[in-house]
Amino acid sequence: MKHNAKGHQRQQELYDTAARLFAEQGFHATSMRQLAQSLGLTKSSLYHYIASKDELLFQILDSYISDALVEIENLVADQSRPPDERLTQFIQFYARFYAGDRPRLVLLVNELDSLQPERRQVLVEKERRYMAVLTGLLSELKVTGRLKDMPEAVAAFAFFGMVHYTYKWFRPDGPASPSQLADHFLEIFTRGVMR
Amino acid sequence: MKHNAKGHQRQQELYDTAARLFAEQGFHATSMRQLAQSLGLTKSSLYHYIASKDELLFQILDSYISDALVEIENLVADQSRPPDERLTQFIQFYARFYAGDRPRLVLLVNELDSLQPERRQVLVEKERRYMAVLTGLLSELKVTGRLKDMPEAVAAFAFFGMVHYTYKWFRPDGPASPSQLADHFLEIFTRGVMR
DNA sequence: GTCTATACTTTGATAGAC
DNA sequence: GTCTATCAAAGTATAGAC
Repeated sequence: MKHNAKGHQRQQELYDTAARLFAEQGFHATSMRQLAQSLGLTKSSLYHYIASKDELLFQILDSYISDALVEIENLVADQSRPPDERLTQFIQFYARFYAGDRPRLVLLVNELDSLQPERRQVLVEKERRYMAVLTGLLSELKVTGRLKDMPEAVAAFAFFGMVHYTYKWFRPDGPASPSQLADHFLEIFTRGVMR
Repeated sequence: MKHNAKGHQRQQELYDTAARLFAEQGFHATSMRQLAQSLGLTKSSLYHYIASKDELLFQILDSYISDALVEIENLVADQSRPPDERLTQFIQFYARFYAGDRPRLVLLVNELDSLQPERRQVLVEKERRYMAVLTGLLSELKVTGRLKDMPEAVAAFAFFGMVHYTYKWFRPDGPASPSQLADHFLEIFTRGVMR
């Protein structure tokens, strides 16, 4: 038991360190040598824990995306609530989640294309499901006349753009919390910045 | 004259090809070997035209940013027009310009940190001026009470996020034109997607 | 201006001792 | 699980002939 727990801890430290380095310097610009050094290991010892650099990036991203996806699809599937309420919940959850872990957000936005095609495809498919959730909600709002006359895709990408871009400037432990940021984004996206 | 014109043309072709490859595959993932091949040259011949890979990326980005910056600062400095009118013009120009050249937008958003520190700093400073233009306009609107009670920086970054993220999904020669996209973004940013 | 040849560095990954 | 030693390949860049 102790052995397994330690093994898991070691693995988690590896993933966190890798995520941080890949995010700071870019996936291609970060060498396995450097990652090993940051962990106090040699390059060779690293390969005891991982199969390849590509697989490492995939594991980091997949666990990140998949956690939130399940929660979001459940949240939206609850048809007993009106669509604008579910939209509010989606926006707040999504903004809080993705603005809350900078290194992994950076990788999701910037380094998906660094993966080899087969692994990349798995994650692209999951991203597609995120998109489907939001455009689905917007479509529901359109039939009740609550959404303005614009393509749902444009609106959805505008929102994803706002949130995904936060890695450039937002600090989760800065003056504003991810929750407050989510509130601002909700307001901007649904009602705009002007009075 | 002919000699100079041809030289310039060759240089432009080099820049365009490099921008496209760097954007498609990433700066680090693109080798000079491959760039040379795409141009029908050898690696060595490439270095007749450029000083280094880093300098090449810098030239591409600097000419891109600088062109629009002058125009934007002029546009906004015209105090004879009310701030909301100038905001509209800024948003439309900015969205049209940056959604109009995908390869270079990709590089601006993704590869600024691939530059060596000194060159990077020059461009960061110019980006800061873009930011100053938009937050300046939002501040003007705030004193007249037309802007909602939120940090100007959050609003500004929300807008830049929308626009910069277009490289992920928007095609300038697709069904919607950059101009139409700009109109949608103006509406979303100022008034929101909900009726 | 373009080439061949090459110098030098760094990369991801493996073999095998301990 | 961690190491040393090593590999083949690919990286940027330069020298010098033509």
